[in-house]
Amino acid sequence: MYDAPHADGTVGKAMQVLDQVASFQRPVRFSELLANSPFPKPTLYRFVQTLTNQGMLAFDAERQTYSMGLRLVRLAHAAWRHSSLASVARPFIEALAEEIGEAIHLAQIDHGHVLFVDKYKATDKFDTLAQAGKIAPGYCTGVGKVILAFMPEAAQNRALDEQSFVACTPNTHRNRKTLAAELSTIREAGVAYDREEHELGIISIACPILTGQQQVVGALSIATSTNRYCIDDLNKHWPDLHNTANSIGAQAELWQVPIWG
Amino acid sequence: MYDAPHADGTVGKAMQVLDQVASFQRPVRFSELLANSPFPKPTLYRFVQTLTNQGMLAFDAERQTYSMGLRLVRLAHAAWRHSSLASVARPFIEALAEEIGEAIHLAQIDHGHVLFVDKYKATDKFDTLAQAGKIAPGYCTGVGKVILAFMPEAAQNRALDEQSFVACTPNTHRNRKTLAAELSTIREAGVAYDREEHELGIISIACPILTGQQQVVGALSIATSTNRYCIDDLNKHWPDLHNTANSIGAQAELWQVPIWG
DNA sequence: ATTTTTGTTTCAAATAGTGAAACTCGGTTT
DNA sequence: AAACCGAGTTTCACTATTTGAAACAAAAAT
Repeated sequence: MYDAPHADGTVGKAMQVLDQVASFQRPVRFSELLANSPFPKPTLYRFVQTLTNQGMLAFDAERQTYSMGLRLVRLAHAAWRHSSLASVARPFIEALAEEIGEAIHLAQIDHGHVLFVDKYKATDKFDTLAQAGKIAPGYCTGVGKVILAFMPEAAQNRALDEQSFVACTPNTHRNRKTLAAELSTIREAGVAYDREEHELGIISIACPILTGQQQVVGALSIATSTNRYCIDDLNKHWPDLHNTANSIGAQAELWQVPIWG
Repeated sequence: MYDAPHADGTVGKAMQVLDQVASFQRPVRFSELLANSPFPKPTLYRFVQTLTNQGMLAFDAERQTYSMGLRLVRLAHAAWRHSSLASVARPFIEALAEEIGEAIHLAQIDHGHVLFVDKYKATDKFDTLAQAGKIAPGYCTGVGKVILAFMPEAAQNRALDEQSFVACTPNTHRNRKTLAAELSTIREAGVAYDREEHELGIISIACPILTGQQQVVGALSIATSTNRYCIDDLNKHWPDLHNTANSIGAQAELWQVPIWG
């Protein structure tokens, strides 16, 4: 259920607990954690204590619940600035958004997860943080699909193996076969579309961000609502999107490239 | 230098290493870490390895440097949504910003650190994440001073003991005495001002966010540029700011209150 | 070619983590 | 009131993990 690669030591286990708390998406009681935990009661107990001491978790004494601690926000601030594409990509995205006037998403890969790292929304004034750090389902978003499509085959297979197909909308891929078929189309075309596969009324067009050696480091997409535009309209922006993605890729290469996170 | 409360076990030490890497504010070599580390070489080495495996750090093979890992962004996303004031405060801030048209900052306390958790900037469209998670100096920002002023005395003393006074501008407090004096004024008045103490040309007015039992959970400020306004102009917004802070405090109480981190 | 610096591995000793069981504390049932 | 229950916490002998001096390998500097 939770990432359990090949647990390295005590620290690895503690991080597993962090992930587990995060996965609840809400404050959670000790017993709830225990119920889905591979660890015996006292062990889990001590982890949770330690993590709380450390500010990685926060304990609400009133309700006896744990949630993610603010120390993570402090640490992530640095992460976001120094090891995400966001900082290099920002000026490019800004320019693109200015020209197009639609929401732009920037996503990146982290240990097989597709991660939103930035979002520029022309209308909304402070949506950014709400979205950054969010995990994008790989199989039903523009950025997710395009990243999967351009992954090295081995990694792609691993990612697909772990994928469970939840039908977000009637258009969502429901099994590996149809998804795999689309992925190879995407790889050839160099573009992915989200045709209301994640959320009804929302469509997007996505391009990979590639290094010189054609490694995917992330993806860029333009998203819009079906009320305003259709896929063909988005297609008109493809050249701009593609150029921006290329520029970001080139720039990323010059700087630092934590490629395979 | 780095938080070393009463190191709990291996996990505590690992977190200390994370902090250390974060403190560099840039990708850092192993040897640089070693130079300022309390740990012997092989120990530090294994921590760094483990953390990298876990995605808490990212290793750039090219340059042989470590930086913060993206897994932190993923985890912080949850932290931000579920245990920061930001989510409850957002609608209030939005309303306030709409009315005033200046930048609004929201800060919170985490283990003695003053932490920006949200920022609404009327002009800029996506500055948010760049700021969230940033540490605000306690002694030279509006939010920092007001939080310090309203802390329980013991905690305040502890915080002041650890404070080193770097002069950001000619107006910055340069020692504990003058700061302490201002803090008690602030406590009585219920407002703090930043008179270009952090950055020349930037002033702000800040209010504490209090629970029913008068515990500080955070602070709210309106910041502006001296080109546009002076302190007296900001003062006209005090009632609005104060009301908003109160509403947020009340709302926070109803929800969850991770008061003392 | 030699020295120095930086990064990695080894291995026995020491420490810290483990978990079955036992205990405490509210609240609920008999 | 006494017995029961479930969630949370502590104990303690057992064991697995961590530790760091020292040795080693690789890369950079001399």
